[in-house]
Amino acid sequence: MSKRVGIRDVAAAAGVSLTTVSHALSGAGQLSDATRERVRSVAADLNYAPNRLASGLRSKRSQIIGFVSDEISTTPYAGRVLLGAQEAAAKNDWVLMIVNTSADPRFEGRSIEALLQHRVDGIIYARMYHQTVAVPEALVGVPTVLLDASTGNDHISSVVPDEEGAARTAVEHLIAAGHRRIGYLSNVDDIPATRGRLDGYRATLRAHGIEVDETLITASDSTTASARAAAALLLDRSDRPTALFCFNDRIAMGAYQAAQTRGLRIPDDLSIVSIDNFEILADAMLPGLDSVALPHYEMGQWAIERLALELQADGDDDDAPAPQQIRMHCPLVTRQSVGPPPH
Amino acid sequence: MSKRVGIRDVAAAAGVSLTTVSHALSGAGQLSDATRERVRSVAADLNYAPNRLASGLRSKRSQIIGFVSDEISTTPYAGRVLLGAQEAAAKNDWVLMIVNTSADPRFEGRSIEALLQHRVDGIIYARMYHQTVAVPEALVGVPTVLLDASTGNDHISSVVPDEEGAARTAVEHLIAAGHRRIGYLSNVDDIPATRGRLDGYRATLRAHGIEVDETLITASDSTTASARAAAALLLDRSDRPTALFCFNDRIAMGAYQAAQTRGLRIPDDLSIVSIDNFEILADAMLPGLDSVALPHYEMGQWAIERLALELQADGDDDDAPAPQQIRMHCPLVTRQSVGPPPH
DNA sequence: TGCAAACTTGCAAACGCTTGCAGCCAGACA
DNA sequence: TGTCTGGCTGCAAGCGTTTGCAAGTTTGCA
Repeated sequence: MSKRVGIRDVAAAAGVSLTTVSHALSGAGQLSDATRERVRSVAADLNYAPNRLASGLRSKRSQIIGFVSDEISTTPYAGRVLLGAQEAAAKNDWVLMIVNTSADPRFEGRSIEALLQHRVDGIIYARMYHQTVAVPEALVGVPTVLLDASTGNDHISSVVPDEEGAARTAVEHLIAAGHRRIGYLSNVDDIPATRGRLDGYRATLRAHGIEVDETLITASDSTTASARAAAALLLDRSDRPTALFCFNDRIAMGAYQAAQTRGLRIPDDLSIVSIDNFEILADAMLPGLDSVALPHYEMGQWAIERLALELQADGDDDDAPAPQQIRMHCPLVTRQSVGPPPH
Repeated sequence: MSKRVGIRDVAAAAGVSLTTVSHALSGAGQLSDATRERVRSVAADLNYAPNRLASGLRSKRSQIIGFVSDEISTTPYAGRVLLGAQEAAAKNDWVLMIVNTSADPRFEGRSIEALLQHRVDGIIYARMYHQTVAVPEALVGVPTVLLDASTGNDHISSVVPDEEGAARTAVEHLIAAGHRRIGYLSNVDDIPATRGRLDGYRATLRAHGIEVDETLITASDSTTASARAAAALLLDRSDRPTALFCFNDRIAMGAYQAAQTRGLRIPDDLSIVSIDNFEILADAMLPGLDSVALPHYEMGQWAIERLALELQADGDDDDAPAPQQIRMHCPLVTRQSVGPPPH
């Protein structure tokens, strides 16, 4: 491999100074269009690739965004977030440096330390299941946005799914199909999603003049076995619900199995809707599962764009934009698991 | 935030020169244990975090490994690979810089270019479904290892699952349970896995003295609908197989559905085994699916370790280790989908 | 024709670290 | 006592960019 071409080679070839090349390439300074064009084409010809270590060192902008997540390997959630983040990052000429902490504080500390040593320009601190978190101390002073996580306060930007809205969308989908007797298979973890979706479920029923029957609410952990048992409780009643709203797709899968065991056909005898739109599951189920999508891709994208905004203002210091906390809309994806109630 | 502490602050505080601090921290040079210890504790007290942009610039080792993948968002495969890679990387004090190419050559080119600008020390070029690839030209001269992908030649290290072995493991699992009439639901893509698993299926049957009945082999794409249809072909025969070996878990899901529709119980009437061990699916299915695991975590780990080996020798140049291509063993994970054949 | 204003371009000093090489100091040996 | 040797430590020169500032060149206008 021939020696790597540096900015001085470009300068020599174009017959200008280092400064001019730098200006031409970065768009800074005042250059005549002619010069700029010439330098650029020479650089392209020479296949010049700036050394970002050097430019980062000097300019104090590494063009690297750190992405720290607690979980990355059991679901495609992180992948979708990463995809959104990455594509948005590319637009800013940023690249992502990611670490998985496995929710281990010791490891998280070391990982963040590593990112900081690499002088990342900002950090996306992500959780894969909407959680309330405390931002690690090492992160104070570092531009950070929280993803699928929020703190109690409003000192830092964050994006989470609109849990209540998602539940509303799901339940209204059922109501629109004619259902009035709608059971809810909740989950048991103590996370914001649990309460948010439950609240959404109750509020939506009431908003449509349906009295909330608390005995129609049951909970399970996210294993199908547990969900099956929870669904059984509801389906074995003589006054069983005509539709089930499930906390997530895995629980919906348990509900499917419970229905199947009892010879109940979906959606003829029982309609089911859930939240997640875990595509590889929802598509594979028979019939396809109607599910409200958690907007992972969009959250990743938003987080980066938000970071871009805050970093941009960072130079001008004081007029930094106030942190923003947003709840993102969750759209419904319909397949074939919802139909009118049996009469 | 107080001004960032640099190596000179440490030097001043410890009463030694920059050189000594650098040596003490990196373990290079000849230092008395006393000095080394002292410097280290001072550095720790000051909370010194070396600037990797600077050290990378000078030493020409960025401590960053690039990870380029074609697919990252629809399955947890990439996540598992990343986890393995990341944990191995941390041991070498490396960090991962990740790009997703969406299999778009233009975008791939730009992404690799970005990694190169950041002066990554090496690259893991990953595909999420064992494929034959041509290594992008931009990568020549850059230490690279292929993951879940291979070229025709042996110029570059690579790791792929042992497809034939995986098929053998699956089929022998069925044979061990007593099955002799074993159908195969293959896939239709033209990738090494297709041929490898098919060869493994045939070879294993023969090795056990079972004649291969080509009419028991059928194929579908990886949608459950298509798999359902393919399974139906086999299950509707009067001499239907007592067991089904499926190309992957999604196809197995289709097979489950076809069985269900026909009132065939698993594993009593029909045994099913597949390859993937896509846990979130295999665990959720009823009954749990016996599946041969694709060793994603281990492949990620191996790729990094291999890169470490090749980079280490890179200084000594000529005695660089010869590239190594390995096929990784795939272990069987049993659940409840295989039993003895009905008599 | 002369001079300021407006453009262009280049100089040279960092950025924070690593590293080849030289210097220093003890103790050992003659 | 003088000269070596070998173990420790420090000097200073970069690594490849960016950027504050200054210098040089046009252009416009009186």
